[in-house]
Amino acid sequence: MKKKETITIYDVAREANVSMATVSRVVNGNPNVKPATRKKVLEVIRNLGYRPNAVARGLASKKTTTVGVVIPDISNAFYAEVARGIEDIATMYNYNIILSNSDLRQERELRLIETLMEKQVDGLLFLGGTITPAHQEIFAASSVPVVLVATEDLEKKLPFVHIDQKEASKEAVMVLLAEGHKKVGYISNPNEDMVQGVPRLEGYKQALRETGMEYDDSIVRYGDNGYRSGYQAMQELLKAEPEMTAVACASDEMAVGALHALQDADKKVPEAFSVIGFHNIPLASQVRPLLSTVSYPMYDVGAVSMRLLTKYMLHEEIEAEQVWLPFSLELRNSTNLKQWPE
Amino acid sequence: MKKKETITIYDVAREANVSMATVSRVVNGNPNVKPATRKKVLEVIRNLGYRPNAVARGLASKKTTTVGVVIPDISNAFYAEVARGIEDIATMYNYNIILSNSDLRQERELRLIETLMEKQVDGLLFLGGTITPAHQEIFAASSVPVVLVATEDLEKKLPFVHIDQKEASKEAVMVLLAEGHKKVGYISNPNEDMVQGVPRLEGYKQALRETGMEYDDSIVRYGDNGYRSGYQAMQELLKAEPEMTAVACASDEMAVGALHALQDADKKVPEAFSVIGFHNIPLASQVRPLLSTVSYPMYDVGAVSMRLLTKYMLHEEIEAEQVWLPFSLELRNSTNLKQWPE
DNA sequence: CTGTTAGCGCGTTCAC
DNA sequence: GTGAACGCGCTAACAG
Repeated sequence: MKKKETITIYDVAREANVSMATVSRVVNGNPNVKPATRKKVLEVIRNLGYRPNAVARGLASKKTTTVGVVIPDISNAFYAEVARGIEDIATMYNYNIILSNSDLRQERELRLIETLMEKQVDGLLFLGGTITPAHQEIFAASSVPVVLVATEDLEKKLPFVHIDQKEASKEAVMVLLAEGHKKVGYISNPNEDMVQGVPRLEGYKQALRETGMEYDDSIVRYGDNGYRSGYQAMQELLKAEPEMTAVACASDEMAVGALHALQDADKKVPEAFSVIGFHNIPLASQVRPLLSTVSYPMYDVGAVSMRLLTKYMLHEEIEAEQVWLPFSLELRNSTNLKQWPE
Repeated sequence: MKKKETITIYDVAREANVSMATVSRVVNGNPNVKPATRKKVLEVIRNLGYRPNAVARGLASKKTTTVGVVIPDISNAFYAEVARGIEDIATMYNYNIILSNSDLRQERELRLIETLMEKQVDGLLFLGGTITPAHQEIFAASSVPVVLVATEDLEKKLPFVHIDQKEASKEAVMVLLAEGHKKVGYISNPNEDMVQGVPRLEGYKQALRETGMEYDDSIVRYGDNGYRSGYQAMQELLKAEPEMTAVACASDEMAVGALHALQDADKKVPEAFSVIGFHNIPLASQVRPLLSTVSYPMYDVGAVSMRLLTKYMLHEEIEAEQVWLPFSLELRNSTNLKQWPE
């Protein structure tokens, strides 16, 4: 690779017979420049192939137009879609994104946040994990705005964008109950997951309660959100309760795994067994039968989070520091009910 | 958010009764510091909660430990997995990643590259698109190393990491041919796609040729790599050639779309019809029947690219500027052949 | 409308 | 081992 000598704002100034300040002005679109000199400067810039150094600019202005994004796993369909929403809005507001995977490991999360702060990001988007006191502390010590994406802190102190998971989960289970199933199993997220797992399981319990049914933990299993775990959980559930005729799952991958376990056990879906998932990732509409699921506005959660962050960074007025986005039910072919009964 | 007054290297120096130079040395692990003063400095750093400013450091050292990644679409399963490989290795070498989506639009690609250069990334990873003369030019003018990921420039001038797609495609089609199918359709990538589409289609043609069969473009369709387009293409193919009994697809999504079109047309897969895909994304093993496909080492392509880039950035010795990674055939249940016949 | 002048926070010689 | 001083490239008052 060649070793281009870097040409600076000073070179442009000299060549154009103006001061650095003037060059800086035209580069930054400051209107206080006579059209003639602006034209001249622009020309020199083109000729010299001048390209402003964002690092120097960042040091001088204390703004990097870069935001940090801590994400559990970019290769996960759910997070990838959220990330897309983030990036699109970031681009719209002229920000770039530093993306890093945490795998939900707290120690990594904290280190990443630290690194991003050192890089002087103008703001931070934190996706996924549980917010511990350690997180609180580092966020509080931070001089830049932070928005939680698809998660919340339990005390609801920090800004966040999310859906009401308990309610969403409850409605999904309600669909199954409305179909008249008497034994409805549940395949949960990992049980140490306070943010996703607990509220969704709670929604399941509440649906049962409201329908006058008993919660029975012998027909609940905990998966790791992946396909395989859904498959296995379903096999166990079938063994544990042969009378079962429906299952709600806390992720679409697990739901599809369950679907296949049922097919392998010669249970027809949805004729003999109903299945409902959570998230509505593309997979849900790429299997047969098409999976009924809770439609989680993944892209929007990302987009709205990023937009909220820009408001903080640009000191715009904030109407709501914490936003609950609506979700909906996508009733397809793994359930019988096709419309929500009001 | 609070307005923490930034504490700098100077503050640490004053507080520890040493010079800035010394603080800089301990922060950067320079051995030329007496253990006692090192200890002292470290202590002050902790007390003050000093956090080095990477922007200032970048300006002074002309290194940002950040690399730019231009990617077509992070919400696409294939690219997301490649990105994960990139990020993991980047982390390992202490680099951060600025990620931006190009949607394969050339104008956006060029602008992104420009922006990343301005941000003084230490290196650039370019995924996906076709390398035009405009790309060549901007890369050539760049002062930082560039590695092409999962693509190549036609003149093979730039470093890249990829697989031999023509060969991979040929082998996939060979599987179908070896099963004895006489009419093997093909669902291609968009036909303007020089990097993916053309070589894979070429592989299809070559397989036919080597088997003494005629290429017939009436049984070839062009999709957009998505599920829907695969579904539609398959329907058209069935209409165009009712005798068809097998189809090769240039992406797994399209293959699964085809699979479902076949099921909807009452064609049993693999008994009456064989289907093979390309990439081996998770979806391929989350549908029934399990999809046979070309296993593309997505994660590895990302990881190896990033590793290669670090070699350039760190001025390590480069054994190969262009690396072809091996691929393999993942023969599952959408084809009958379970082993490659040698 | 334009130029001068300070820094921004840190790495890096070069002396001591 | 340690410190003083310069400079990285640019923005931001402030003057004029």
